[in-house]
Amino acid sequence: MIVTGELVNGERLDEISLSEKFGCSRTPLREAFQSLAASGLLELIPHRGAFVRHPDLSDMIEMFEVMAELEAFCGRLAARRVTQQDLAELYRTVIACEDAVANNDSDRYYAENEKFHHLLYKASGNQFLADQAGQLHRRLKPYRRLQLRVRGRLEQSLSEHRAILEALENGNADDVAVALRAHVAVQGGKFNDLMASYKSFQQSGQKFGT
Amino acid sequence: MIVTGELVNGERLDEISLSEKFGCSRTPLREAFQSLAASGLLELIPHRGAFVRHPDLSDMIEMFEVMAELEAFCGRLAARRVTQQDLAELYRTVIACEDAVANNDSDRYYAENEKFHHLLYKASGNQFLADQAGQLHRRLKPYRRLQLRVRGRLEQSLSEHRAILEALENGNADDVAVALRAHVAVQGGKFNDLMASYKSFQQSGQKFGT
DNA sequence: AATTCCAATATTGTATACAAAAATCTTGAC
DNA sequence: GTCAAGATTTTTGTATACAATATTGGAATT
Repeated sequence: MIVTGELVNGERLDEISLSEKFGCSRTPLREAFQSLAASGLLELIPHRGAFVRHPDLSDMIEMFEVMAELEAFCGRLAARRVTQQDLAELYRTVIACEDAVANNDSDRYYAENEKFHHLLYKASGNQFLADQAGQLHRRLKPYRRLQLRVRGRLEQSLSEHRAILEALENGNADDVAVALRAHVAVQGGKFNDLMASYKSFQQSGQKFGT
Repeated sequence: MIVTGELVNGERLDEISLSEKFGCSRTPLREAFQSLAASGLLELIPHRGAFVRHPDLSDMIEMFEVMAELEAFCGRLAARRVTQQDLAELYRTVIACEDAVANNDSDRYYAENEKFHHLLYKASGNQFLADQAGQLHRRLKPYRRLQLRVRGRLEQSLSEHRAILEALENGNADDVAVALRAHVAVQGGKFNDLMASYKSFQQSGQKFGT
């Protein structure tokens, strides 16, 4: 089920008008609301309705803080548990990223970057952790997306991927964790990038998909 | 909304008989199913129904692995961000725990232990992290509960709390993290405790509350 | 006797109708 | 003119009826 729309923070979603818009009844809409509320995009207030809840800047910083730690932990576990096949697949995404950078194809880079991270989650050998990391990753998607548009970020990100992969191959858990934390964390100049992407996201219409 | 019942793994929940049991229609039941599925207690298969999904032993080990890391991270952040008031409240729970141990009151210990951990989550200064940690904590509740019944575990747990609090007071992030990881992680003898509590949980009827 | 196809049945998914709660508007008093 | 209380309207929450899909049982064929 998919909900698409231009939504501003705090807006109430009217069940009736939305059901007309989507050509369905209120029942499946309410189920979709619950699903979206569970992933934090909506807030359901009893007898009041469903309200759009954009994370504010401080929420986002908090989420990135946790994301960095989750990925670092994935990396630390993966350093011990990664298989040859995982390494090979990770290597392929790095190659593909190089290609994307060479062609300045940020969409393609984005897709391969996503693959890289999901492979890493899986390589942790902890399915629950991989699920949690994947969920949070998905939730931060729209913000990270815009960050990659920042000039020079593609190259930097790529070289960080290389470093992560190298540390993984060496089986050095601490190196992997440090590299991943730095790769994901919002710090230094990246804070301004995040803030810019946040504002741009706030202004523009946006799409939520489930 | 509350769901209580004796449920075995893999069982399909029949909407009609449950709606009769609770004296409501299928609509609110289905909403409850979604909520339970979101927190991982049920699995909803389209056109098939809602199935009880107990974590198996390996799921649980995975969850405890993540729990340990989340708490360690809470602790690391708290070492920097904890307030005097947080410290005072943490201290109070430790005193209360001492009292509970002295009276061999495992129920009371359990309650104060819970308070200790939630205070720690809050002390991280990261609300998102605190929520995530709290959710996972709640999900692991029934298993941890039985672990505390193991002879000598109360005293050990208490002394670990003391060490954690001391490291927090000293502001030593690494010490806090190490102590918490050890406190939460399933390792060594605790693995057997977990396995025993798991089996006992599997056998007995159990209650899920939301 | 086993297997496959089709029909019957049961169960989930959706629409609509009704009930309850909240929000709004009107009317009256100060 | 402003505020408050009550009535009206709007909107969420729930029940029920209907549609669509999956499962099960039986019959026919190989």
